[in-house]
Amino acid sequence: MDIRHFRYFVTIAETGNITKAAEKLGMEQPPLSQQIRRLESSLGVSLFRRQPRGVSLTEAGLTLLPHARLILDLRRQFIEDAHGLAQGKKGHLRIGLAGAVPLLPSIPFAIRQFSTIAPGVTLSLEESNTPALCEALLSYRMDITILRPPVPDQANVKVIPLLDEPTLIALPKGHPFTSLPEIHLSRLAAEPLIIFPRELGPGFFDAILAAYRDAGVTPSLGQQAPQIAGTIPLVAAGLGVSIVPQSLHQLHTGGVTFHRIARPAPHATLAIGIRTGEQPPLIHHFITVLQQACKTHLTLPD
Amino acid sequence: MDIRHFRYFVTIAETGNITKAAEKLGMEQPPLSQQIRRLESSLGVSLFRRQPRGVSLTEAGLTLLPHARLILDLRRQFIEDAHGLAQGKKGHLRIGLAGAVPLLPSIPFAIRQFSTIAPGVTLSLEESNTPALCEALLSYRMDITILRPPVPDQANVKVIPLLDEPTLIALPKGHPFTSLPEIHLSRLAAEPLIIFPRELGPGFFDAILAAYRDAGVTPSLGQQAPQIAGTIPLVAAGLGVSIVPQSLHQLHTGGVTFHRIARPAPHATLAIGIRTGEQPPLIHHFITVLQQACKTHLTLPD
DNA sequence: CATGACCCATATATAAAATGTATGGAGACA
DNA sequence: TGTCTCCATACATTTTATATATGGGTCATG
Repeated sequence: MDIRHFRYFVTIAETGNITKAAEKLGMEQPPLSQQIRRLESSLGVSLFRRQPRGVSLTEAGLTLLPHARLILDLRRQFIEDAHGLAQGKKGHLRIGLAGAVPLLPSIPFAIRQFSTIAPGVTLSLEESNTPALCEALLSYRMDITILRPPVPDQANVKVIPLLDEPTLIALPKGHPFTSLPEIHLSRLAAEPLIIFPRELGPGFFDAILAAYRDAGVTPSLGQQAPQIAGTIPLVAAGLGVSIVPQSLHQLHTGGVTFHRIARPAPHATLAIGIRTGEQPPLIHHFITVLQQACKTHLTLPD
Repeated sequence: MDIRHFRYFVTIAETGNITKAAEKLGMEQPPLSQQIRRLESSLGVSLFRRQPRGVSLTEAGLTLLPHARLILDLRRQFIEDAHGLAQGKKGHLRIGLAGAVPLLPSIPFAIRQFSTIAPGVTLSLEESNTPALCEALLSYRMDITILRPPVPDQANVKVIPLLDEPTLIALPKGHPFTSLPEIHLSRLAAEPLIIFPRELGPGFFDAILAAYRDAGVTPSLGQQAPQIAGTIPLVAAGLGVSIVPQSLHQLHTGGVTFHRIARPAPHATLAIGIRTGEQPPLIHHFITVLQQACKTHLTLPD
């Protein structure tokens, strides 16, 4: 009772003639007769009446025929689905985004574009911190991530640089520097720096501290924010200043002003993270769209 | 891409372990590995990730798994349906009934009983005349018939006697004999006999004429009725008398009275007609129910 | 009524494919 | 580091499907 038997059954039913069916199937008549006979005996029911001028369906055959057609159709669809999956036209992609990444316009743009190009692909998005993203990636709870390098497990996560985003200083409204469009970090030495826990994004964290160091000062660390975007309300509350990716200026939170940073300024580096040694077409496809979007749809400075 | 491959795929997915899946499938591990590998390459997509402690589904595998399960379920159902058909528990039966047969209580009783016993079987009923029934039977438009023997094509239609139904005389209301419970045919010699065309039921037709002959008279043939039950309105209209199967007394047509016939009296013989050399369980089953019903559920004389 | 055409069934031979056996290799765990 | 687990590979074997050759039965045709 194989797929083959279903095909034989349906073809014979359609031609009403074993000899012609065999020809249509690209085989000889005797094996086809034999297979159908075997099928009938295994089912315990006659599907065809052997008549002098051919064969005709029995009542049982007539009843079972649509069922057999259905199974053949489903099999065909299964194979087509598999090919679609193989080519990255169908499937599901679990995307992990590092903190504040959704605020960078290129990212939602790329995602919208991808779902237009590959309508058969469903996407799920999740925002988390870089180390958690890596872990989710390695335990196959995610398929692709946009994270802030470096990553803890260099060996198992392949990191593909995506873009370097400038950063801005966030000052509470009414701060003496509010009128300055560009500020040197050295002038912020006295201000408590609101920053996220280093574990949530060691790369960006270290980049900020390194810029301070290059500017010749050491920041005084103020209150810890629960995440990158979480620094803004704390700044607004007057608890200090913070350094954030440029895209956060979109958050029109009252009580905060954003200012360019004079060199040396940190960058918020974003990269694509995938499992090493694995790059299905679906993922490859998504990466291409992402890179293209970041190239053409550049974030303009304020 | 066989049914087998679907089963392999699903079993491995369920155990997460090729070795254990092979055991479950009653085969060795290497061929199973090989078959899955072959399946994957024919689909052009990886279904499993090979890991040190077993295998796990890829995204594509996860997507395709329910589809594979569905196909396996449908195949199982197909086989079960076939077995049901083989045992006469499922299917469809096209039943042909000779004229006025539905009026014989045993017949609807048997049909109701059968549909209770075999709920998986759908029935279709059609009323026609005996020669037409035989033709429909032989051209596979009917599966079983209840007809009035003899049949034209003795060779290809197997006739199984079912019952002999007594006949009644139908008189128009107000006829001089209305008060007699039993009438001898010789007394009807003068009355025009309303009868159906001989082609529609030669057996019953000849039985009626033979009874007249045995009674020593020759009937004068009156108007022809379009069918057996169709004689009644004509009798009611006063155009003559007629001889009908006993069951027709159920037709409480005003204007007609029914009377027993003194010997010699014709009988309305009914028989089951099926194709010779063919007796699927479904048909056999129905015949059994029919015979049982006719035996126990005898039509009582008026 | 005989002959040829058509179609399905059977028998045997051949080719293909799946399975079994034996073995190797890679990673996990102690 | 050694052992265990589990999958992959190589080769032998068996099963299975298919091809070839042939026979029987029915229908149409001369």
